[in-house]
Amino acid sequence: MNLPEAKAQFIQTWGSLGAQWGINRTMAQIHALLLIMPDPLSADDIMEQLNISRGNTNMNVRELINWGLVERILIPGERKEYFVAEKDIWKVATYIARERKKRELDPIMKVLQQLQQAEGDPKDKEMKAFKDSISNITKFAQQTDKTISAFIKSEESWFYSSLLKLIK
Amino acid sequence: MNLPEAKAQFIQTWGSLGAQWGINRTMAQIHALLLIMPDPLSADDIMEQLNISRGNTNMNVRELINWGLVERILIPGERKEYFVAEKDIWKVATYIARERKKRELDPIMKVLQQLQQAEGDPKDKEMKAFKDSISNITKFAQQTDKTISAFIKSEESWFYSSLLKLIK
DNA sequence: TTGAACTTTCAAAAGATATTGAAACATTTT
DNA sequence: AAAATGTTTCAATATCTTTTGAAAGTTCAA
Repeated sequence: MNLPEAKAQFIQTWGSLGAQWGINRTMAQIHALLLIMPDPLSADDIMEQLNISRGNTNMNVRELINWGLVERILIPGERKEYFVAEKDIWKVATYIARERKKRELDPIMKVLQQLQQAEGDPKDKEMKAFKDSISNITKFAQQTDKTISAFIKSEESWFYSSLLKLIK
Repeated sequence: MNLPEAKAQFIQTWGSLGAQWGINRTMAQIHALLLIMPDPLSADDIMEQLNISRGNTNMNVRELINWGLVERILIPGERKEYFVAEKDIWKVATYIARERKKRELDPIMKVLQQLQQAEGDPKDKEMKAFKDSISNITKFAQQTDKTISAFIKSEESWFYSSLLKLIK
């Protein structure tokens, strides 16, 4: 396998991985491309390499910037904007964790708080089962929240050893 | 909020959470419904409670069974099949982790192995950057793989581990 | 073996999501 | 201030995913 083939395969693999995670395929592909390129790319470079439209490129690059995964770079003497990706994969993982926690875990925890207030006959079997489920899920969510928060704050890879300890 | 309202909201929240994770909304909703119901439900019960078609119900219940999250129950003297969900949320999490690892992490690790073999001029800047990226991502993936494997193998209920922390 | 009860399949339809590309907008150079 | 260069927006379009429901398949009691 030569470099262009390998690049193409990496981009497409990263893309379908993203898709399975509710991240738009193109966004993941642009990220993959920027991850493996040593120098900043312009919007035109990205369009050309991935065969996608200008609008699509613009939209997804902006989203990558929102996530903190990509940075806008201005090269002195050039009109164009260039883009680079954060290359430290550890940081990449913490940024993604931060965004997903914000978008997913935090809202679900809010809902769980509300659901615990549900009123009804405490002798009712369904009611008991419901309260029980919600309370168990809430406890699990809180623990997950703590673990992810620790991960997000972590600057080093001590995380793995401490997570292993938590589980064991 | 009364019980039916709370149930409905839990089901819809769990459903959109699933959707964000590449799990079909209906599959997640059926799972939510079975999670909070103390007794087994039949396909007709599920159809009625979620207002979905028979085909949809069948397809997604089958998938939940594949994931190990739901079990088929036969009640003596009844022709119908009934379904129950695994209620221990820790087990649920490990089952989901197992499936996702199998479907996502394992394949990406295979690809990464291949990409490390990519041939090209080792003096080429792009080549160097590519090899570097792939090698970093591979290391990260291997660490993640170990962590998830430990999690999957852990039989311990979260309840005890959080209890331990309270005591310490 | 038949028919009733139940389950599964799958092609068509609906629904959700992503992409394009041309027009509007913004900025810099001449 | 006009032209050139570059960026953003968004309605229309294309694509991908899910759902439906009727028909086919299966199982089992009589």
